[in-house]
Amino acid sequence: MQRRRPTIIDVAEKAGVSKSTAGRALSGASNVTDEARERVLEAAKAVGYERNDLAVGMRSGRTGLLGLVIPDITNPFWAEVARGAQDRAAENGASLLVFSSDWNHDREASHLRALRQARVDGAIINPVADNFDDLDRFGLPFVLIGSSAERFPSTSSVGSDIAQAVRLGMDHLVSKGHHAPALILGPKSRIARARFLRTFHEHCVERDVDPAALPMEDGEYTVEGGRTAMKRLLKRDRVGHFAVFAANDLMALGAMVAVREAGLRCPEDVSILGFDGVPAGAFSWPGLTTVAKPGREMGVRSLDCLLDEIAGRSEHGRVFLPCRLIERGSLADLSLNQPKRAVGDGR
Amino acid sequence: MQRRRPTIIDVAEKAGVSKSTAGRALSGASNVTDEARERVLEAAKAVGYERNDLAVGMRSGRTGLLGLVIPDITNPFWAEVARGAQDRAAENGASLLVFSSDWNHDREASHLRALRQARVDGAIINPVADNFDDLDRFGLPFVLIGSSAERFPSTSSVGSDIAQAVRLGMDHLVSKGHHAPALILGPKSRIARARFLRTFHEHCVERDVDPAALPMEDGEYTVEGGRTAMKRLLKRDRVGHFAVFAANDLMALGAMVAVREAGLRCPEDVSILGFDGVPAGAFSWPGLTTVAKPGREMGVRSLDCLLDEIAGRSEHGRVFLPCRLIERGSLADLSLNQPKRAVGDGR
DNA sequence: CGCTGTCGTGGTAACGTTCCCACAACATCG
DNA sequence: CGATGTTGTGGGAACGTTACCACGACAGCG
Repeated sequence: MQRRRPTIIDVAEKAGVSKSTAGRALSGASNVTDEARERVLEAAKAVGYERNDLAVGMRSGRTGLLGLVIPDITNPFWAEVARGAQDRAAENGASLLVFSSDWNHDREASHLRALRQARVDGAIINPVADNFDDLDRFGLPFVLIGSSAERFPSTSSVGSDIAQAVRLGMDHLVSKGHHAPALILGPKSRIARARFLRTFHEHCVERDVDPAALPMEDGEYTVEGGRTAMKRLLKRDRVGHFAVFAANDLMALGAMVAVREAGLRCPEDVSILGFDGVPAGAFSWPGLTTVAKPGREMGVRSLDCLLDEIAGRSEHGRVFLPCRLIERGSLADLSLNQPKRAVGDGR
Repeated sequence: MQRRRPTIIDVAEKAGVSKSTAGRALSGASNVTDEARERVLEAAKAVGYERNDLAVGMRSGRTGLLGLVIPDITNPFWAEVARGAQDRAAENGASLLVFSSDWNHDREASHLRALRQARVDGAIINPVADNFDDLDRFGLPFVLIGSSAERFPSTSSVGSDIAQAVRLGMDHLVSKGHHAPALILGPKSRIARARFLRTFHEHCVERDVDPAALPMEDGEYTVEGGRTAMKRLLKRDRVGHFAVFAANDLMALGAMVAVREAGLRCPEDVSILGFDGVPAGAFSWPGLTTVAKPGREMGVRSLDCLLDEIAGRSEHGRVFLPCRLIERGSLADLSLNQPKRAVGDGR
């Protein structure tokens, strides 16, 4: 059973050279005769040699191991990120250690410790903390990912371009005749919220709309949070067709439920625009029109950044990737039947 | 910058003992004076010592690294599995290397090689191949996960109990008055299909229903596959209310789309039962009633099995975990208004 | 021809840990 | 009191790889 696994010395013996030569041949160094190289490669194949990354790591300080610490691999967005990072890692001969922090400080700290002990070359992290303490202590190359990166301007990071995304969503709303949408936002504590609001305000001002006059509700970034926020919005006085821009797809889907529960229809009575691009949005009825974050691309880019960081060329700085609009059917097109302001119930 | 990280020798010097004693104290061995142990622990804390898992791995052959090879981390079911495995690994001081194979032989082979080179202690694998060749060559402890485990009866494995799941679904259908449901199945090549059909037949025979008389369609395990299968089903002659049991949630959601496209309503005209328990099923309209596989639990259990396998106590054998029914609203209750058809538009 | 430079090769040290053995100090027992 | 066992400690080897140095062979050059 479980025989001792062949080492470079076994290969060298079989090929009739020293282990130095065998090592050079296997690592593709130049100063080896073609003939010797061939003999070594042949011998390696014959004995089934596979390099021991542990030993390489000991000697060279490079393990080919990278860490990824995200809130929850079960969240579709983060799964996309993980997938992108993992694919890119594989292309570069690296392997990814994946951890879920559940937005929990202690878990995060323990994961970071595990990464250090495993001697990873670096890590991609969506940090839980608002402050820099834990990350400062990390002591290895790392790249931040996600909106929280905004809090650490001096660190290399990859995020989605929230400003561009909000602008994209607003332009789409306007093009469909929704000039004064209501907003469903996340908790005040989240950093992305501020950027979202800032761009929203800019956009309103450019179009001579008073943002303060528009209805706005907060909620948790969940279906239930969106549902209760929408319920509150529907209780307010309103006239005619109603458009809502939700800061998160799950909230948008929750809002859709609330609309249905109120005996209204989407998109005939209420238009809903989401933000994230979760797969579930494709299966709701109507399909959720949304601004999709490039999750996979973010994973890919963050891994590229990390490799640069490890290699010492950290010119990257902060990367913000553009989002794109996915049109499905949760927005009524008021521009067709009404050149004027949005009035009437859309039929 | 990036100072040399403190080793056990640094700790030993600081504590004024030999590295042997330091090592014993840190690993919790018994033959150390309390006083010496305390001095060592103090010194370790002072210099910020963190054990080098690489060196431990070199010396002891145990790395504390485990592999997980699944088709796609982006698939919600597999994400749940990964999460369960990852959490359990963390509880046991191990870290998880996660790989997606995309049902691709070459990718799988390359991932398994990466795992061997990283000297993982073992792996949890959902194998792509029908044959044992690649796994045979793996040469490390492993546990199979998912329905494909059925093909390798001699290997330790964790799967869902498909027979129990089908029975659960059928009982529920019958309780709602659907005595002769149509079936949407996956591709003939997939092993789970056979088990599904076998149990379905048994159930029919027990209830004096001729399974051969029931409509049945195949498709890919995707939304599109379910949609086209449903279209074909709807083209057939049928009378009254129509119930469908889909072998996969994505197909069920696709079927729902097809029903809507045909101008029919779910559940008023067509009842749909899914199988998997993907989150998206909660957001569709109507919500998808489904038989949910215990993804996270499967991840947890497979990791337990793997640890047993590594420790040499492989009494586990094959584990099949029960599924549970999630009732949402895609099934009409015909048992109430017995003789008539399902009516009412749900308002 | 002798000096210098290049090339291929082999030997050895080092990475950080744990395991094994040897040793000293002391207690126990005949 | 000497033989034996127990306990804590320290020294060294080993895990498998790569980096460094040294050596011999040979070509190029004055």
